Amino acid sequence: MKAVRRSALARPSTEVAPELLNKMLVSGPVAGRIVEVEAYRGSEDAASHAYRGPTARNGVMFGPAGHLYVYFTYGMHFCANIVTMTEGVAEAVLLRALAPVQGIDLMRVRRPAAHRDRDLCNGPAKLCQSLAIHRDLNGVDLLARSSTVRLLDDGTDPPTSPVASRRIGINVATGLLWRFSVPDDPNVSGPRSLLTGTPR
DNA sequence: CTTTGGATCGTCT
DNA sequence: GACGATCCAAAGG
Repeated sequence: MKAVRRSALARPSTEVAPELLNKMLVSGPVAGRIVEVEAYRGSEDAASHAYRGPTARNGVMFGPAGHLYVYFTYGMHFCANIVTMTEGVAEAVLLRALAPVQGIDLMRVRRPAAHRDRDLCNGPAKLCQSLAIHRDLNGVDLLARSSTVRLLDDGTDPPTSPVASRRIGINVATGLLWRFSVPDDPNVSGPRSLLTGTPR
């Protein structure tokens, strides 16, 4: 497993996002391969948490690349982002789905509602449950060897032609094709119909 | 397969 | 005081 260079992440999230596909996300004994992401940008993206400037919640997005931005939503769920760009510029890539690779038994214990393996990490809050990512991990450096959650490269290249589609779960700035996924991967979240074409 | 409504509370207006 | 970068079970095709 190679390390991911911070310089590779210190670029616009729309460029970094598709390159994160097929990278490994490791959390202690549990690991998965990234198969679906969404890019969010600060000032120019009305759907971004950072659109209206820094707050107590989104502070990590304004920090250096390679750190984990964890937020709490809907009164019960956590979602995780990888911060991109340089310090002071708030951009991030939301992790939407993983292919379970390691520690699947533990994932199943953490997510009793998952009936099939593909239900373990096929959503932003689901993967946080399976990997035990919660509030306390907000701000963790994914590139530090000492971190419990890490981003690694096992040598698998990103897909040559990633699927680009509309972002899910937002009510503004729809229409941008800033959701990227691995073609035909069964762990990608949401209905298949949202991947084909650009309906609405 | 798709659609619908309820759960539940931190965050920002 | 309103609303989520969501999930799940249930119900309908």
